[in-house]
Amino acid sequence: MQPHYDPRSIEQEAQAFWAQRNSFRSIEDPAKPKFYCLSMFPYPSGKLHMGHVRNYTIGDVLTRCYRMRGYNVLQPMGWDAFGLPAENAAMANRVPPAKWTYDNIAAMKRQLQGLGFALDWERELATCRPEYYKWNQWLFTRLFRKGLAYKKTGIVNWDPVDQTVLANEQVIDGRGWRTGAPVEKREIPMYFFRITAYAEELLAALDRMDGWPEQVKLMQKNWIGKSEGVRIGFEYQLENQKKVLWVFTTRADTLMGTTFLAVAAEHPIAAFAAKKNAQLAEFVEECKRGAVAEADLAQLEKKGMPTGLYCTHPISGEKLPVWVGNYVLMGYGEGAVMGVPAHDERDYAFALKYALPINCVIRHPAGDAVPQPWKPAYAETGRCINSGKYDGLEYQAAVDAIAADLKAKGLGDKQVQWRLRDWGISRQRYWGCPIPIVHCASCGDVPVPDEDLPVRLPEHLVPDGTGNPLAKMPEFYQTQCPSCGEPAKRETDTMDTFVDSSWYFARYACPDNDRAMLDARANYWMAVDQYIGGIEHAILHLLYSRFFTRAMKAEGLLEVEEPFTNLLTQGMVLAESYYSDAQGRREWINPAEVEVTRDARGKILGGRTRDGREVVYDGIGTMSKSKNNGVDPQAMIDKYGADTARFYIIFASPPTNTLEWSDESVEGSFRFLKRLWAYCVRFDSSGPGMTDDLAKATRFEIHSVLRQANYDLAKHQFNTVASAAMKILNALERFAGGRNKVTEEGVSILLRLLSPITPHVCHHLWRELGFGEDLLQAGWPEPDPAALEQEEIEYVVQVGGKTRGSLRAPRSAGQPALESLVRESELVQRYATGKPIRRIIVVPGKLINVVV
RNA sequence: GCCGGAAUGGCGGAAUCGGUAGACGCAGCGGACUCAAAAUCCGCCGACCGCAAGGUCAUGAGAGUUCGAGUCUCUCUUCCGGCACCA
Repeated sequence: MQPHYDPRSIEQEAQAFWAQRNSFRSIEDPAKPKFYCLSMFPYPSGKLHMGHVRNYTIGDVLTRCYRMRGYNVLQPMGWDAFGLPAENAAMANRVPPAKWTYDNIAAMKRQLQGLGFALDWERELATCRPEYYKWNQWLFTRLFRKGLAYKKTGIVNWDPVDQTVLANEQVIDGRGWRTGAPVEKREIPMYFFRITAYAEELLAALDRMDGWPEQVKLMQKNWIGKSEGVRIGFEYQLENQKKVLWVFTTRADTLMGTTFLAVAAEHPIAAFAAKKNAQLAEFVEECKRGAVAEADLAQLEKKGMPTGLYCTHPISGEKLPVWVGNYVLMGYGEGAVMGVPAHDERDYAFALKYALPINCVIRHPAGDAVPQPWKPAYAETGRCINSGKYDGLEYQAAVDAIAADLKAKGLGDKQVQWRLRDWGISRQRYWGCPIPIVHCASCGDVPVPDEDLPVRLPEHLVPDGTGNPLAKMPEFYQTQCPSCGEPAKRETDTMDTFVDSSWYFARYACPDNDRAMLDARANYWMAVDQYIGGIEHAILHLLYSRFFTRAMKAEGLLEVEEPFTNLLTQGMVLAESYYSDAQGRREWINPAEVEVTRDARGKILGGRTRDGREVVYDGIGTMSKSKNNGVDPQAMIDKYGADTARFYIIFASPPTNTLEWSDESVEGSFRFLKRLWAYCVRFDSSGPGMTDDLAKATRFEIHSVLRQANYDLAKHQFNTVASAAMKILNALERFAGGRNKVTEEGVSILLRLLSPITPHVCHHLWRELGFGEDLLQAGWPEPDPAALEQEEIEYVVQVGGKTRGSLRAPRSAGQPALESLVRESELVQRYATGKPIRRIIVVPGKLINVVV
């Protein structure tokens, strides 16, 4: 046996062993219980980042545990290969996105292989390959024919200089990232998936998904946002015609407190009123400038302008002014709201600003008038006041009565409203899956027939930032109508990359099938038993995948309707970021280049670069290209090996926590593996024998730690499993007695327990010490109940709730025996002198509290 | 702004059902080995008071429930994630 731990050689050797045996190839086998373990596939950016290493190590730990427990495990890998970064790289380097992407895939695949993950590479897929995206297109045409995919207009960010649509990410402080021009909103035709058709189902199923974190289910529930309320009509006259302005509210009980109405800038009433009012037209235009991201809109200063139109209150008949308000969203409800300033915070701020009346109609403890400033209590429900016939009614009774009266007048009824909007999938970009539609002057939008799929994306183009190159390429868009044969124009928009990632998990079951999207193998492997990925995907990706799985089930492609039985959301990997301020432009400096200065408490003040420039500390955050704070895991792997990298990342923090990168602690992980190696080197040489008592104590300690480790493993707290391995090694070293029955059992437990985390070194030592041919076949270690038996138990003794010491008692001692033991004990004599004992609380096996 | 989460020594974290706060590591300090350094090994390591025995305080802040609170309840602060065209 080599005297020193040399990760490079043993890792290569172990990987060659697994490759030669095809250890990780998965074959459908109905006789064995299956376990489909999936980590979110990476975007091929070129290099693995720390988040990837974390994600795939967590998945690999689970995969290897289940494999050793006898499950038929599938752990595949692929590439989420379409997307914006490839186009950005193309512009920067004048390389086609395809070439850049394929090169990146090759580089990252080598990195993944070097980490020794138990992956079935025969099932590898890439979403940019026609064999894959053909089925995106095929399913799209199916959904299109069913009406689950349809066309309508949508609002996008428009860069007026580059004449191009921008992603939200490309809008910085309301300006285009390349041109700096103020961004405008623009309405264009787009395709949508009717995810709202599944809103009720997607919501209801959450209650049955026990394997998902409550946190994620709650986020999805709020995102879907079912609210039950009332749709209310306010009549108005327009060019001598009677019209109705509809609003939706969940607080119909406050209807009598309505003092104004507000509509979104995109509302038809706003457009109509703006025609005769230049000032209003200017305001409506102002609202339409700027970016589309909801976070930006929500933080705008509340502004409004009257339209000059008045509506009639459906109950009181009062005239109410109609305003345009920039805080009203066209995309939710009716694009119009009733303004009840006394009981809604935003309406209140608006009314205060524009001196609109505030009428209090709900009794609340804070008083019946609404003074400044706003208090959250004003928005609470309560008994109606100042509301005529509704006075005295509680919330539900008031809503019921008002809804009934409105219904009788034809001016409203109860309604369910969803926050969830249909999923717009059109992207005016090149590097994505072409939408399989042909626009024909006489036949309209015609889906491409199956025999003409896939619509291939040309792979040689280089975008220049001024719109989609496909739209400038007649060879691509000139075609014939599949229906009438006349010349027609092919759609040049591509699909949102979320479409690609909404079904890839099922395709891993049958990536080689060129005749069908999915086959029977998908029903064997689906659903994914354990899905692992970043918490940042908690809503969009996971919700879209749930929708797609239902849509695929409806097509008869799958038997399951939920794709992921258990979900583990890993925390983000964070790092510090620093910038130097040069003429108002921030230059981001990689933390590896910064010497940090700290205050006396160790808090970071700032730092300087190696060449002496002052840098500003910008706090801690996700590793990102834009802040240049990514730490390359390859440096750690090259220096210490894959096992150290894997051990560090598991040991540093529990999977669901954020992980703050620190390269200092990597050294400690490496030291542990060296210590393990050194112990095994001297393991075979004989030492002094063990007494029975020592053997018993050693076994008790090792099996207790193992029991705890298995418990932690079940709740996916892997960092303490790594600690457990360290504790076992500490115990073995402390009781160093050479190779005997007890230490042999200890080492066998240690290597098996540790092997999912550091598979290479464990594989090597397992064979070297003669435990067997292949550790993967060894089976999972379970604690021996006999080793855990104890005759005496140590009780913690508290007096008046304060810990004062401990007391040994036989395991069999009951409450009365323990009480008399503790009364006589020296501890109680000392701490309870003179005070009468009122009560003695005994927690069996643990603690005795003497209440005085 | 809205939705979700987090906060424990100098640092990462542990504490299973409300029952010894700080397991296991990192950093630091002291020592052994060495001509020396690295590596390795041994010891110490929350704060304050005390020669010591020991005591008091302490889990972001403030209140509450309890024999007993890091854990439960309420209020607040700070940080992180998402907000529909980043993936």
